[in-house]
Amino acid sequence: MRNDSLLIDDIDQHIVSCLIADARSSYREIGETVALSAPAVKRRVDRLVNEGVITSFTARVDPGSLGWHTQAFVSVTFRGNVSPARMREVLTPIPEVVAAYTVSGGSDLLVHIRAADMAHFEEALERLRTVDGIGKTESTIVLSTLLDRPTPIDRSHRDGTADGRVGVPVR
Amino acid sequence: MRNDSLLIDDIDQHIVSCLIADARSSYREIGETVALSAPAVKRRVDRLVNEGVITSFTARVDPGSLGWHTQAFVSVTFRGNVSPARMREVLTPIPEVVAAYTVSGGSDLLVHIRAADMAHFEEALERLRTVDGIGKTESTIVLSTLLDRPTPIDRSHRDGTADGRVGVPVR
DNA sequence: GATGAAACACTCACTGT
DNA sequence: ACAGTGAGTGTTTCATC
Repeated sequence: MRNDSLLIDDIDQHIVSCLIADARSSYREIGETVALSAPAVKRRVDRLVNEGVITSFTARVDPGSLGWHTQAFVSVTFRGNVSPARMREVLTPIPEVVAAYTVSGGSDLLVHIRAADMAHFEEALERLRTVDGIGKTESTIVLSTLLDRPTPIDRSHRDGTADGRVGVPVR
Repeated sequence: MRNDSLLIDDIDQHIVSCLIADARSSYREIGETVALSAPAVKRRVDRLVNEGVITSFTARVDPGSLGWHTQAFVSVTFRGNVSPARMREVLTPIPEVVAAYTVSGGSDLLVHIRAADMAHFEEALERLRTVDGIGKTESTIVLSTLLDRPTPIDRSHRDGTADGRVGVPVR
């Protein structure tokens, strides 16, 4: 565990899980479940946002409902040396790229692509393949999403300390 | 494009993008940007939630801030026939599994795993490998997340119709 | 961290188009 | 069917303790 850390207590974790479950719940409602007044909850939430623990509040949508019926993971191998920063720069303008990770192993990059249909995916893949520095690509088409959920927040079974605090790296 | 559909107009799309940008913004605020009264916005949001277009409102957290420093994608090959429903059932209780997709190609399943560190990942992988029906696994360790963003909602460059409506499949 | 008060937002029934 | 209005209630957000 890292020790260049601020401290997040049980109440903070509880507040965060409330907000993950429903980002629109009121401070008073959250306050009831964590036994705190609404202003106290607001101060903690503001602090969690400022510290970067909470990065945003967002609506999750069903991609299929909006017409995005196809997704794939594309393994990319670079031709020569490409910096991650540069790769992020060239991937950001491609709206079909919803996630990208540098990886270890057989390839250099794993790209998650969403598209309306196969034709749209093929078009997006072609745009990806013409990006400078990209060599081989290998696509894995997603047939169905079995599970898709937020990061769990409770690590107490692993490294929570006796007083319920966990280490948090300063950014 | 599917045609067993309800209709979502430009205003709905605009409302959805407002909520993706900030799930805690007020109906009045959204109403200002889409030129509608707060009750009208609420009615549309309620409808979008009931239709399943908006699946939830959630807080996004920085996994690193909560101590989850490791992630990997695991390609799984089944031993014999396993139903997707059964696979979902056995994966759901493993908290480290944050996403899982059935895929076409070399393997049957792609599993996204998050863990505190490598030791924790190894432990979660071991739990995954002992799941009945799972044969070979191949792990790809994530070095860094380059990009991670919601599905775009604007498909107008592809199949929006002249009146700005897009088809939406009934679930 | 709690309280109290003022400003603001939510939510309903109702009306109009 | 869908948008606006007004009123009552609940919520946010301060300053203060």
